[in-house]
Amino acid sequence: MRLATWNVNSLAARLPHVLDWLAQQQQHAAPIDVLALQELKMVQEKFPFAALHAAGLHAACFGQKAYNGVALLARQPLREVHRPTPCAGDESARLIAATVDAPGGPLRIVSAYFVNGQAPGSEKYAYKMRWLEALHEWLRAELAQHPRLILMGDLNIAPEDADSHDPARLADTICHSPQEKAHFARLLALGMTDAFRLFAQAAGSFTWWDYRQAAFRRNLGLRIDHILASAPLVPCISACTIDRTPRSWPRPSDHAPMLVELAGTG
DNA sequence: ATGACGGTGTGGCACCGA
Repeated sequence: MRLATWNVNSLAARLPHVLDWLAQQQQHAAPIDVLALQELKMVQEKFPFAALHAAGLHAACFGQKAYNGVALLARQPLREVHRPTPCAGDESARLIAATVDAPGGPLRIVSAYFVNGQAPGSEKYAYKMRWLEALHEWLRAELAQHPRLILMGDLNIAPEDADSHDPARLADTICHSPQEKAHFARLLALGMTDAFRLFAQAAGSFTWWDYRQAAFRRNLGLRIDHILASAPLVPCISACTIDRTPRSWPRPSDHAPMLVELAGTG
């Protein structure tokens, strides 16, 4: 079973890339069973259900005008779809959860778009801290109900030095600050595992590159998209990779998709 | 220090991302 996550930076702009990438995976590797999308930047009324259905995909969307927006695409039906907004007074579309059937039993999947936070000390950063706190409590409860859980998406945190192209210079900037890293660690302390770090990975493995300054060509990136798996699933994880190829296509998203493979009972 | 690129909105630019 193969799962993937991708911040598409507008699904209206990127639907051809999503369909092309899924077709390419199916042809040259194996089908993607579940794809989590972030930054749809569209309301549900504009979500391309028909095009996705024609590609053989079920879909569930939590849309919003202009910003945010998350979705789950799946070969099999999505059950128990929830659109949580755990941060009080904040209705932004950043989380969608659903259950899919898998060989070892039902799998709870969460597509997540964490708050960016702009810069430490800013009002948006304070909002990021509040939102992360609320997410932590929501995930604790979700795990209690769904022990076999994968949370994947754009978490906007580079948890370790190896996840940044310049960790020393950027140490106190957004995605790098100690408080953000502490929040990431608290998610792992709930019993989640960073699937990417289960395996040896090349230095300079990133999921996001700024559009400016030829950052992709120079590999000036960050690993801020993540796939976190609950403990019962960890023995099933057979691979976790980043596919940089769509980042090199014309008019790309600034993020690349990340994939995980579950083997055997997974 | 700033802005650079690319997306959205009801625009003539501003705001946002990370």
